[in-house]
Amino acid sequence: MQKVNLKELARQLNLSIATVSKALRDSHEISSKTKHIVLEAAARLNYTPNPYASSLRRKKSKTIAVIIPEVADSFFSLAINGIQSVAELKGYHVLIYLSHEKFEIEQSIVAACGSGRVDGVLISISKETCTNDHLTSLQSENIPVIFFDREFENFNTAMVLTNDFECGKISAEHLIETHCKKPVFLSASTSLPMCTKRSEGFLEGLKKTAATTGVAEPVILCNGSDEENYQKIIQLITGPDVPDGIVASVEKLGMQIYLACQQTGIKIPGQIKVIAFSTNDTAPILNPSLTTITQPAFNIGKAAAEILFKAIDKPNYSYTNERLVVPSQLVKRDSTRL
Amino acid sequence: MQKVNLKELARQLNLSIATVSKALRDSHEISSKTKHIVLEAAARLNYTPNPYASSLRRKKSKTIAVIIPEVADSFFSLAINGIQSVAELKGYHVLIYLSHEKFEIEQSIVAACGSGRVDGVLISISKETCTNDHLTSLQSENIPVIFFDREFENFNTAMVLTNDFECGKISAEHLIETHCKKPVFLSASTSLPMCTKRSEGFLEGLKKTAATTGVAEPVILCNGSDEENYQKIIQLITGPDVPDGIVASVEKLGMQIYLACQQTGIKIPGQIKVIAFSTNDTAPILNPSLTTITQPAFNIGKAAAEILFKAIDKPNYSYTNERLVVPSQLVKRDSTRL
DNA sequence: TTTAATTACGAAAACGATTTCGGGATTTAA
DNA sequence: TTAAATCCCGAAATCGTTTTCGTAATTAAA
Repeated sequence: MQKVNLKELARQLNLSIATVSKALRDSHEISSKTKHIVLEAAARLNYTPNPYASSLRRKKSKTIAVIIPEVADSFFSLAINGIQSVAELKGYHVLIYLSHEKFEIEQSIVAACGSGRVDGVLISISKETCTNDHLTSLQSENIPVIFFDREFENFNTAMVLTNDFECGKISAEHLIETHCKKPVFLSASTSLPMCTKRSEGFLEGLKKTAATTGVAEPVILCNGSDEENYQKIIQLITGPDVPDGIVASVEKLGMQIYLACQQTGIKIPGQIKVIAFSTNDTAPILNPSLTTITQPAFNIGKAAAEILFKAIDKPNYSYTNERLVVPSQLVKRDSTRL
Repeated sequence: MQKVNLKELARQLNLSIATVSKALRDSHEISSKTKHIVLEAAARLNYTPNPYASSLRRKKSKTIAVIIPEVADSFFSLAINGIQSVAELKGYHVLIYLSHEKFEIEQSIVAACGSGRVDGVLISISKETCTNDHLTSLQSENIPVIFFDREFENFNTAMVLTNDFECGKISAEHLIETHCKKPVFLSASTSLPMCTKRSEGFLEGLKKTAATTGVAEPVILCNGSDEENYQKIIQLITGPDVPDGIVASVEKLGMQIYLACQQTGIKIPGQIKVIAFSTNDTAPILNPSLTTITQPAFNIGKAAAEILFKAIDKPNYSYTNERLVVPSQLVKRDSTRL
């Protein structure tokens, strides 16, 4: 079977290309009798319009881009599901790009999104991102750019986040509740607002009580490779100033804390209590079950996509001021049991 | 900043569109002096070619589609990473589609891949898929279709799988080794060769020993909703014919076994030993750590993509006979400890 | 010096769809 | 019966690139 296009379809029907095209788009200019004939033939010959010819002419790609640092994290898997669920409804196609936390890669991805490849972009910026020129240039092409989970400060556009600061605070308070005297926070980055807000919230939570006799430096940066972070954690929990409570700002650090404690024989929650920002559904069956700050990953993705499509559908709609905060939940489990 | 296209670029340079286009593609027809001038102007004016105009003319989309049942599973997350890693190198774009295990959705996705939208397709078929007409029609358009992880039998194309039968057998043997007398296998589907091969391998493994005094029906079908499967597992482990070893054919069933045992107070591995086909990196820190058959998800995705690009790059290359089996590994942990 | 080959560029025809515009045929209003 | 409105349809321009082909100018060969 070779390609059957409009021309071929028109030839077989003894109609003009214009008529066939209009019939397929259900134009009022075409009689319903002709429409029926055309639709029947199109189905019979298995006609599928060439999407790129259509995109070229209509200046609509029916495609959005999702740019994320990695897909390995369960947060982004769920977020993709949420995004897909609304893209499906809209009949849109979804391009996935991974920046691998590299700014240069992110830049070239964003550049490739221009010139009509996509009608809109959902992005969770990389750790390295320190300027927004690439995003500005997209917006000046009238391609809406929306942040989810990780925003870039000082760039004015819509974003869907979770209540990071508050959750950081809650995590500190929960550790104090469970009698921790020396809680620490493992931050994955000093540049991502998502992370800094969590750690600032954590510090705020500590401040509130008089229990801050704690360790010298309650916020510890773990932004190296997996191996480096793991070693850092090992040193932390075997060092002179051992914390009795740890908050992992991202899922992976939580796993590494568990591995490190397993490796060194340190007991959770007996010697150290652990909380992790995580959406991993194995949390309840970990050893011990893990207390988490669970982000609404699916809903964050879904909400971001919904705003994006509002912006796409009505170009004069001023979407850039939308700020949506979908709250996370503290789920207490055995890793912070008294 | 408005769209700058070839015409505008040519106008500003006092050159023809043809010359500019050829200069940008480094054609030998253009003097190096002119090339320099053109490249400089293109960079300065931030020219990005319209990808769809280019695709239309060249009949190459520089895009592939990845069709999977869900992205929630950690297997597919890793596989996507593997696929992306080679797509990146090739300068290709990746469209992700989810079939949600529904045949109808899969059909419409595959249809949308035709007519030049993508240059090739990587697919892990849905549980419901029982015919291959949609795939055949893609192939007849000369769009290569390659299976990864889940193939459709009787459809002749390249595929990258793992050694499912053998791993099923290994799982049975390992349970027997650990003195299980009544091992069972939880199958997620009766239609997916991936699943049936695992369960057949399991039965084969049981046959080999004289220890098959086991339960009446060693293969139990869990192809309902999450909730239904969970109830089925609860019934199984609290029923009259309690197994002393369970193999979960997919990751999610493994989690549900853990949850069910936690719920009912049944001890792993004391009362029941558990093995799961899983790539979840929390396996070592579960309660107890989980013995897994770990699939090389990243490499399966990567290998499938590599074959796909071979097929795309040389259209006369007969890719359909490629069969690659990347073996999984049994990783023994506490859930099958004696 | 004449002829042939090479170089460097432009005009124009694709690619496959959409859309504007115009006009013949038919129906309704005057 | 004539004029106006309505209904259907087709010709052709267009979207932005790529590519074939033709040709003037330059260089090499005879």
